[in-house]
Amino acid sequence: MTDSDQHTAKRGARRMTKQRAAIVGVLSDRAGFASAAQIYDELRAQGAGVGLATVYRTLGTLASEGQLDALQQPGTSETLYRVCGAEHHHHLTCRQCGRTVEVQAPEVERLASDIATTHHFTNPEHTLEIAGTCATCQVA
Amino acid sequence: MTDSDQHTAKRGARRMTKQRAAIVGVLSDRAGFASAAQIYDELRAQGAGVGLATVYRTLGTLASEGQLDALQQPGTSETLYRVCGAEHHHHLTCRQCGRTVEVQAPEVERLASDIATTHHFTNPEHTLEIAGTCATCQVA
DNA sequence: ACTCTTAGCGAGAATGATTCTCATGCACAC
DNA sequence: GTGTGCATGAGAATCATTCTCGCTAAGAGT
Repeated sequence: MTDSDQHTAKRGARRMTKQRAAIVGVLSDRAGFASAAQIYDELRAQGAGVGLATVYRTLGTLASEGQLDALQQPGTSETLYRVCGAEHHHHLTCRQCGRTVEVQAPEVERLASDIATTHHFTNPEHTLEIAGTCATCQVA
Repeated sequence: MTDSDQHTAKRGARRMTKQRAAIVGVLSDRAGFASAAQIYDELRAQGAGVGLATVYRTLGTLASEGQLDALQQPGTSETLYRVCGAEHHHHLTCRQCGRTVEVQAPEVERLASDIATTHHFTNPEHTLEIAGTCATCQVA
């Protein structure tokens, strides 16, 4: 389910609608994470008539396609989304202001894999989230 | 179970009610994780008249006291709880059957700390979740 | 360009988990 | 035994997210 033949319209092909473009646009503009509700509000503010259901639907689709990064801030009940390269990475988030930094940690990849193997688990996937207080918030 | 000396009642102390004991009991019995709803059902089945609100309240309290371990299985919307030593650890979970193994990974501790420091974040905390397919489920 | 098929949309209802309200109850100190 | 106040419980309230279903429009085929 990849790449090369995007034009060769196959059965379940994705259509590029203005709504989808608008959602991606909003996400691209704001560098940080945004919740479905925030995106929805933003779109309304822009005058784009996009339904909430569509926002959720699209966000879900894009996330499963790997074009978005979805994460749940612990303590919150809502899911946050952010545009990101499809590359695997982890997050370092500030507890106070929510600022997020994407970090690569090759060691973790290997480690997670080793742990899985040790316990006879195959096809491992992992998530690492780090929270702390960023430099700016330490001063304040 | 590990009941130490709770008799030293300090101010604002937690009271040991039969409800709380029942909830901890249910959690201790089942080795794995349980959702609030499952615990609630279990308690009803045992004839204990415990309210759902109480289950949530107690679970939340215990989790923040570090007596329980709370985690959200990705893909699910409910939070799962499990008794655990207050020691920091990570989870390796089977995607099929949900079986969970607690793992220690000292390297991750250091790594997470390093990453935080590099980005000038202080007081770091982290979570590592690994998912895979366990030996049993690979056969099936 | 015109048409046809169907993925995608929108509004609101539905769902599911968790939290809140508040009158009553019970654990614990004295 | 008695008093005080945290804990409880039933149900309502909230919140995020998903579903329903008739309608719209993207893109392939002609």
